[in-house]
Amino acid sequence: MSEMTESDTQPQTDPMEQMICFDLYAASQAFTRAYKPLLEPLGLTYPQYLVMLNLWARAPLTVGHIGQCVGLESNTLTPLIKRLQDAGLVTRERDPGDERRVSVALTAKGAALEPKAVHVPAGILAATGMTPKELLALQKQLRALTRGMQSAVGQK
Amino acid sequence: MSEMTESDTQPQTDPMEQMICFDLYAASQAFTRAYKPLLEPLGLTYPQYLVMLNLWARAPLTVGHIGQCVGLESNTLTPLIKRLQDAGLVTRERDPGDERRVSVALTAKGAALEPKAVHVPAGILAATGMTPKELLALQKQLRALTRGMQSAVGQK
DNA sequence: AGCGTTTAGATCGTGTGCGATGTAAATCAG
DNA sequence: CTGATTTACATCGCACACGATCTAAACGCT
Repeated sequence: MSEMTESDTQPQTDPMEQMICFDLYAASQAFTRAYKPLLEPLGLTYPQYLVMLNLWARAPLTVGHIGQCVGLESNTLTPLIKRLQDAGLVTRERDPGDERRVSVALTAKGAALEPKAVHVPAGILAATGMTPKELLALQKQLRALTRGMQSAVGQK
Repeated sequence: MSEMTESDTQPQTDPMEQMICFDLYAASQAFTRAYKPLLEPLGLTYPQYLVMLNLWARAPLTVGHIGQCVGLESNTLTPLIKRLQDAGLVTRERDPGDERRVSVALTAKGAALEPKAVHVPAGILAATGMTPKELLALQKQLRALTRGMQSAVGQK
């Protein structure tokens, strides 16, 4: 929360920080668009794909656990998971041991989707046009950035 | 996303490319959250702030020109700009020279908001917890990534 | 046991993103 | 000049994000 000194009260039109946030915004949108043609044949959106990835790896999971994995809360996840349920990919049921929890499991159809999704990562990697080494470096910086911002805002 | 744990004998479940897209997604969300407390006193959301930045710099602008600047199209911009209009910050009127175009201009209230927004960039810079040099490096990589992905996907 | 608190999800409202489509003005072809 | 096409926005529908609020179950404390 420390203020920068007055030294950077300069031209209002292009402060570089505003550019980086925009670059991030643009890169994130570009990724979403890159995923779309790969995920469309599977009938999944990108956030749905993230949820399915976690279910394929470790189903069944509670809504809260999925939320921790993908960084979303029940207000976003509940309708998303219901759409996956409507698509016949998952089941939702109260945990008998703790009735507050909802356990999300894969249906046969949901599990059968996994092999069709294995080529997605390679497709994305190719779309980036970057080497794994470059991506790894970028990833490190993004994580540092995210961590920094989370601690700067009262995160959760 | 989870760490790779002992039960993950399948390298297929955590390819690093899938992590980077998520890191980007998370960083973008973290940015949006960091902007929120700074923009809330101004009554602006982050996309609205992007639009206002461009108007402060070069108003009046057509909807299409704003769209080029922020990477959005009329289907997103029209309602957004109408909300700015409802808030009394901008005016919208057909260009007399070309009736297809809508010219967006600042009201006195909209222009008066600019000085109240000058501290936002510094606040964000501080929130990142990174040096300008690090951010510049990150920015370069993000732009390369975005360019690469745009050419990979048939962009526009 | 009784009761306040915490926890896990669900619901609601607002605001983006974006594909698909519609409409009217401007431009182009013949 | 007229019909076809293109351009600039607008509209619609769906799917996130997310703050605020609600409900019910589980927990904690006396």
